[in-house]
Amino acid sequence: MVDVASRARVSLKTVSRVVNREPNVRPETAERVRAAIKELGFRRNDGAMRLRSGRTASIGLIVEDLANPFYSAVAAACERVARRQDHVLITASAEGLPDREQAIAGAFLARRVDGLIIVPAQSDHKWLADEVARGLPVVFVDRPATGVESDTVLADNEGGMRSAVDHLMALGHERIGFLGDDPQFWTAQRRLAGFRTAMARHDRPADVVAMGPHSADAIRELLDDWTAREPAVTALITGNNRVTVEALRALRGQTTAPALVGFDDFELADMLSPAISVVAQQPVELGTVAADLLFSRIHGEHTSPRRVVLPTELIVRESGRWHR
Amino acid sequence: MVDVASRARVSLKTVSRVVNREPNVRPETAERVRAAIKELGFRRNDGAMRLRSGRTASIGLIVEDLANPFYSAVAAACERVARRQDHVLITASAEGLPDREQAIAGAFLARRVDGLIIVPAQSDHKWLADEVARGLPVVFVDRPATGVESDTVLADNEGGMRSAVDHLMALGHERIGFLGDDPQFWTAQRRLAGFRTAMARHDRPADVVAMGPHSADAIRELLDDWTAREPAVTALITGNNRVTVEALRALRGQTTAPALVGFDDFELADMLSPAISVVAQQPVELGTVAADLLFSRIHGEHTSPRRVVLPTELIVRESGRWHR
DNA sequence: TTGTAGGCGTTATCAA
DNA sequence: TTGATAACGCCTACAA
Repeated sequence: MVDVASRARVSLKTVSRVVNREPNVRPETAERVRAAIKELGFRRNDGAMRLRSGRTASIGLIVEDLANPFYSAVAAACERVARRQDHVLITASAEGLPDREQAIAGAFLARRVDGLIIVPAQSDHKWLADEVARGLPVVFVDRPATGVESDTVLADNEGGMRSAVDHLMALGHERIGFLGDDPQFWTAQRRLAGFRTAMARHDRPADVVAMGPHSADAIRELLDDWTAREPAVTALITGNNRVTVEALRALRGQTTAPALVGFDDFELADMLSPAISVVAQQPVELGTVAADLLFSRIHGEHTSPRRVVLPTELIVRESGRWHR
Repeated sequence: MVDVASRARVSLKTVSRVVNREPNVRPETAERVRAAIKELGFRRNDGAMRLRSGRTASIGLIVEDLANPFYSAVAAACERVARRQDHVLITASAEGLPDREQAIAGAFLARRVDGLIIVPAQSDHKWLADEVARGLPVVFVDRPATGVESDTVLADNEGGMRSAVDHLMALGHERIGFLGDDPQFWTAQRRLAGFRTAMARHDRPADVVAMGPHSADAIRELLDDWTAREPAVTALITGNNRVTVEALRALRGQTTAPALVGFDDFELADMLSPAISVVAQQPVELGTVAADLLFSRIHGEHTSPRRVVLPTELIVRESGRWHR
């Protein structure tokens, strides 16, 4: 900027005025400055500007894996909101490792991001408590964090499970098996709980349950067992995407197979035979709501921490009535 | 940092020394400083540090749509490399809009990112030429940009097409139709060219071609026509993911359907009936190579611009031999 | 309308 | 071993 100033034979401040479109600059002076800017290819250094103002116009997002469709939808939604707020989004994958998550958060905080959106790894987050107490806006997505109180945006896992169970019951399935993911995941726990509650509402025992991780082979064995029981399991609910796909692989080419409802929608679910009915989460809404919430905090709103639960949507395709 | 300094009763510089693990600090002094840091919850302001050093330890990535599995795989790969290089990744979706791409690039440059990875929208990129000439490291991915000379990482579209054609020919298909995407996309053009070349190598005319955008209905009509010709089209190559899925929808429930090879792999392609054979691109490699290239530039390597072409991989499943 | 001085939080330089 | 001072590039406050 000094270079521009000397080239245009004006002071630093005048250049600053022109760059920021401030009033009180004579047109011909402004023109001279603009010419100098162009000739020198000058571009204001946002970092320096922000050093003064204290705000960086950036927010950080930490997910498990950016390449996962669910998280990338969340990320894209966050970025969209950030862009509309003239902020920039910094992202990283923690890969489920608490240490890495903390390291990434540290790096983001050192850069003075204006806020953080986190899909928290399974672990205590008290290391964030100080920052939150000092006023750092943080929003947790998809699962809550322990050790800190802060805004949290979740999907309605219980409600989703209920819709799945209700759907299968309505189709006449009396005994439903639940294939959940590793209970170390908060969502896996909630969905299992949701399954149990929903079954209880139908006065049915939730006694056919297996929590992951699962391989296709293991699932096949399980299903052989479950479908041979008396009364037989005629329908299956899978606790997430990964499990659904594994189950699909297990079922492939089998002569007998239960009806199926999967938790979490996935691309081409409608193109499989049978088309898979699912409880759809809304990753875009999750990301959008989380980012909106974050920005409301960034803009100074400080009511007590909120917990937003977004509805899921049962998408009925064919696999609910499928049973051979 | 001043606060820490006064609390530890040392000078600013001494705190800086401790923070940066510089030598020549008496252990007990360092200890006092560390205590003060802890008590005050001090954390170095990277922005200020970077203002001095001039480098921001950040790179920018601009893709069409972060939520698209292909780009999110690229993004995740870039982030991984960036993290290993102690850099941070800033991302945004340009949504195919040249204006937006330019605006985003501008914002990133104002933040003084150390380099840029861009999936260029269809348009001239001469607006980047000055920055590149001034030494800004830029890598284009997936498609080249016109108007600037800079490193570019591409998939082998022609080679991929050839493998698809060869495969179908080997299975006895004599007449192959090509369903490409909108030729405004560079990749759509290259793949069409690849198709033509490959067909020519088999002394077959590449005379059954339709470029998109396509709806499922339109595809159905096309196929009715193509399969009714003499000799009939018995196999179909789709030019990308989107087209493949649209074609699949079009084919759904039809009594007659051609064999199919799709360009670009997609999740669950192996779970469809028939399992879809594809020419797989390698988004993770694309991202990794691009980021590696970028960092080699950031680290000062300046040979002339490189063009890296990554191989594709034909994944044979069932749909090549499928034909009814 | 234009310019000067001071400071944002850090590090480099050089002196003590 | 420690510290004072001047940058880095910008903006705010105030003065001319």
